Amino acid sequence: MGDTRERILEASAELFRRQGYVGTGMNQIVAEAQAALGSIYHFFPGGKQQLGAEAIRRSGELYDALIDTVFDAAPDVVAGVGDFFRGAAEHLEVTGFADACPIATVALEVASTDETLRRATADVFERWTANAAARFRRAGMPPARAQRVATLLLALLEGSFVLCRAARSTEALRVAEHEAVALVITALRLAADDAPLPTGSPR
Amino acid sequence: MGDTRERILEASAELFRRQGYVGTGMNQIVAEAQAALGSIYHFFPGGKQQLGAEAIRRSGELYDALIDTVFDAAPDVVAGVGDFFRGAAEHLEVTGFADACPIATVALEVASTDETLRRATADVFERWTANAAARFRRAGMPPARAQRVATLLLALLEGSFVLCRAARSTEALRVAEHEAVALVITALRLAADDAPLPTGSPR
DNA sequence: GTCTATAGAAGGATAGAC
DNA sequence: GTCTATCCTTCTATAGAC
Repeated sequence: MGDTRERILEASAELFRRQGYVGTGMNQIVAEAQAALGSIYHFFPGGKQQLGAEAIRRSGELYDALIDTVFDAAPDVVAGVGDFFRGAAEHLEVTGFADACPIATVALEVASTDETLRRATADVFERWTANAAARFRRAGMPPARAQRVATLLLALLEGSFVLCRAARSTEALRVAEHEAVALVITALRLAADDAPLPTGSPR
Repeated sequence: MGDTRERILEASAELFRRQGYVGTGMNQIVAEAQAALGSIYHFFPGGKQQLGAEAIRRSGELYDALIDTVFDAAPDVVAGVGDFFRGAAEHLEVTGFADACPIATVALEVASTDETLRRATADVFERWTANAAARFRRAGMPPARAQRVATLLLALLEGSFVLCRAARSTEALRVAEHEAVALVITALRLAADDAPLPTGSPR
C-alpha cells in the first residue's frame, strides 16, 4: 500500500492547514494518518519541526501544480486569474471554510518563533509568485510589473482567505476576484501601450 | 498603578499578535503582565477562551482608533490610505516583523476550531471595514462601492502582512500601498463621473 | 518498520492560605 | 485580589519489544 511516510506527510499538511502548526499534535497526526507514533520519528528524526518543514514545502509544490493546472486550462492569463479566485471560493465553501491557503496559518504562527519554518513558508510564497510572474511576462508584461502584479494577487488572495474564513462567507473572495481580473487587464493594457506602437497610439 | 486586569489584557493581546492564540501559554501571559496566575482566573473566570475573546475585541478597538487617527490627520482619504499602509510597513520593520495585524494569526488559528473566538475576529474585521467604508462614502463613493473598496483594502493589507512577515521584507506592503491608493483614486473618480455632470462630461 | 509504554516537560485550570 | 502549590491532561519525544 501507499507509503506510510507519504500518509503522514499528507495528514500533517491537511491538519496544519486547518488548525495551524501549534494547534496540531503528533497524536492527532498519527491518528489521521493511521500510523504509529514511532513511525513519525522513524521517518522524521528531526521531530515536529522537520515534519512541519516538509509539510510546508510539499503543500507549496501541490499548490504550485494547481496554479499550473488552472492557468494551463484557461484561454489566457486573465481568465486564469478569474478561475483561480473562483475556484478558491468554491473550495472554501465546499469544505466548510476550512481549506484555504495550506501554509498561511503556519506562516503567521512561526514568523516570529521558528526561523527554520519561517524560511520554508517564505520560499513557498516566493515560488508561487515566481510562477505567476513568469506567466504574466509571457503574456506581455515587463518583468518588474509582472512581479508586482503577482505579489499583489497573492496578497489579495491571502487576505481574502483570512476575511472569508473569519466571516464564514466568500464575499471578500468574490470582490477580490473582480479586482484581480481588472488589475491584470490594466497591467496588460499598459504593456501593450508600452510596445512599439502597433497601428497608432490608442485614443 | 494600572489595573492588573488591564495589564493582563494588554500582555495577552501583544503575545497573541506575535505568536498566536495556541502558541501563547497562560504562564507566559502572567510573566509578561507581571501578575499572578490566579489573577487571570479571577478577572477572566471563563479561562483562556474568555481572555482570548476580550483580547481580540480590545485589539479591534485599538486598531479602529488607529484608523481614525491616521485618516483624521490626513488631508483626504487617498492620502489617508497611503499613510496607513506606509505606517504599517514602518511599524512592521521597527518591530522586527513581529507586529502586523493584531488578530490575523488568531483568526486563522481559530476559524475552524473555536466558534466563539471566530465570531470575535469576524466582528472586528467587520468593524474595521465599516469604519473605512463610512469614510469612503463621505468622500463621495456610493455605499456599495465604498463597502467593496474597504473590503479590498483590508484584504490587501492582511495578505501583505502575511507575505511580509514570512519574507521579513516590507516589499509586498510597498507594492500594496501603491495599488491601494490607485484603487481609491479610481473609485472616487468613478463616483465623480456618476454625479450629475458638474461642467460637462470629462474627456 | 511498526507498535506500545512511558518518560519528562508544559499546558490549562483549581483550591485555599494570606 | 494576590499568590503558591498542585491536579489532571496533553504534548513532544524516546526506548525497546516485536
